[in-house]
Amino acid sequence: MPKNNITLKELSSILGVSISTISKALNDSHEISEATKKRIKELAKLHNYQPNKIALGLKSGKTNTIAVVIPSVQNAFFARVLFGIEQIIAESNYNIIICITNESLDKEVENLRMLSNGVVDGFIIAVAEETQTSQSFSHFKEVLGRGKPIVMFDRVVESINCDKVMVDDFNAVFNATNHLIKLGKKNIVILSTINNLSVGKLRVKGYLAALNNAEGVGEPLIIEGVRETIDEKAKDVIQNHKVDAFIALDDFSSFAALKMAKLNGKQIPQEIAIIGYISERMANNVTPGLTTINQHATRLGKTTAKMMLDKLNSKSETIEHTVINSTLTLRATS
Amino acid sequence: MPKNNITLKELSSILGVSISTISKALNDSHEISEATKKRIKELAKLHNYQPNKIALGLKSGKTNTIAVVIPSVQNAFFARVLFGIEQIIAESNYNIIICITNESLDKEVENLRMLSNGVVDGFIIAVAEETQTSQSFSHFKEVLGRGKPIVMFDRVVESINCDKVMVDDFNAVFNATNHLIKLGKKNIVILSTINNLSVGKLRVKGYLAALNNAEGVGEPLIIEGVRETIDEKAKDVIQNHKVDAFIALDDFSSFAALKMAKLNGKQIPQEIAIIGYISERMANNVTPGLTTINQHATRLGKTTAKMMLDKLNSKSETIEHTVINSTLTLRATS
DNA sequence: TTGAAAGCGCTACCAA
DNA sequence: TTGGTAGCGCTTTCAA
Repeated sequence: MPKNNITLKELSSILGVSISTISKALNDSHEISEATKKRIKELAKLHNYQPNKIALGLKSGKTNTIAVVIPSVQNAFFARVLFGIEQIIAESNYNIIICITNESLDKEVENLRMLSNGVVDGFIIAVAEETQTSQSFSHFKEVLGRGKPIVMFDRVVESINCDKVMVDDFNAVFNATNHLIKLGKKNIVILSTINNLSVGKLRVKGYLAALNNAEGVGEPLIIEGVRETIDEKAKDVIQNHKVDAFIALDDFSSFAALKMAKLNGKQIPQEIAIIGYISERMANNVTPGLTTINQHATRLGKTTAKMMLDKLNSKSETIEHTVINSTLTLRATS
Repeated sequence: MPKNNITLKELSSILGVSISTISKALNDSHEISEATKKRIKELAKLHNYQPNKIALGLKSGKTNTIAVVIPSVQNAFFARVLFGIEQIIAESNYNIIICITNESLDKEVENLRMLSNGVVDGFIIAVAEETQTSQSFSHFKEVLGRGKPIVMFDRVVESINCDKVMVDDFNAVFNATNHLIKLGKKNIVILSTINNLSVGKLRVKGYLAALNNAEGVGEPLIIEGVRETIDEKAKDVIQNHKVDAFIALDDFSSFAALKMAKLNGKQIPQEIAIIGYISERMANNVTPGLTTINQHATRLGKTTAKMMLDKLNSKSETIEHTVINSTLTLRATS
């Protein structure tokens, strides 16, 4: 096993032929005789030759690598989107680099800067929370200015002119709310730790619209919290307010609603119904099984990845926007 | 906003100075006068100059990028290890590329081949299930042969001579089993979907050793299944065997044990105690709270990343092996 | 059928 | 203080 990467140059000096001959032979050029090709390929194989990707990248100006920039990978939603992206990209001749921003604007900016100059051919992005709250978007424009395509998914920025794959957050919660109203629920409470995010705001709008359309239901009530406080807030609302249903907008809230309803001895769904946002797998593993709004994360990932590949291959200048419809999966809590 | 990446060459032609002057000025060389530096830096900033990483990589032979190759990101354990790795690497001047093998040997081989020639400086790896079952390890040797360091974590290959960060799987389950025995449990059953993996086998060994040392306990019973069947198998063992405790070796098994014990009306932990492997967060969100074997995934990730940085910086030839001790976190199920 | 040379963007050595 | 040039590993004309 040779210690270091062998290069065309070294191969050429071993065989006493020129570098270009080696290169052509390994690329199966018709210019080279079969005999020479054979000799060269055998030697290359013997020395375990692998072309240097970096040199290829420099030469061609493209690296066949796509960056996937996501806020977190501990979040099951993003993990599943990633799974979908990965499946599509794996079938192509592209690779992916995954960057985790941990919801930090600085890290997002740094990652884009780091990768936009030569390292990747395009970006798939779900923007960080801090980016959305601070409304700081110039790094996206810069990347676009460098000629690198961006496809945003889920957490998108309206003012940036790029391909987008979105979730129909408004409709999803609008429908979920109506579902609860049809079940006779009057006091439906929203539980959320994602009110900073555009998707969180859209979901709340869907809820408000549904209540607005309905007759004889109680006032809207929106409980916001953070990961650490949402359990306590859920408990508080159960104990001190009239509530006969929860719509939980994220997984922390979903667990909080379920846990606190149980701990406070409420019959689910008779006394309190719950609809939440957690993965299908988790929904099946909690008791009682949780009715969920299914975002079809894997499909979303696949769609996003395909859009990126189309962009990269065709260089089409048209901007596409796609919406993936969420669906309600009924289980024991509603 | 310039459409394309501006290069030193273009900068130099705009300013009418040589490329080397530009390069030196931007790198703050003392050879260049302050005045020229200022002019050059201003122009660079105006044009949003970013050095081309690929060219730098070609030149220097290193890319300041580390590949993290893991079987899955839907698995909470790996997601949390990744989180730890990411935290350490983010503080360094390195970047990470994350590759997901989906437990496939082919993808693992392909990823290493893809990246080992010029793209990354080193590899952090948890080997795929298929790699362990097929005992096919030549791709690791090849990478090592190319002079790229490897740090393996959790899923390690004994015969490969590289840095390793391991979990004390044997002791963890040995201790968990003893804990149950002390509680008076006699018929402790193992539930596992990871019997193919080295870590799964080690855990079983720990269980067997503990039972061997104990007096007056029942015969060992090891129930193996896959994700789809483990619920059914758990149910079966509860209904048809004497069992007063489960040790579940993975998260699917943990959920199965908990769910089936509840569905079959068993008092937890009086009739059936359960110790499982799921994330601390999940353990707190299921009811009753699940006693877990905590692998300290984030710490494990940090340790692994530090080891890699040490390797990369010092080029020390010594091989290090570290073990991260698992601990039992007692909750309501034991 | 083979080889020499230029060039991708950058740094570093050596001259001027 | 500046500039010319070689070279990282590769592909691709253009000559031989």
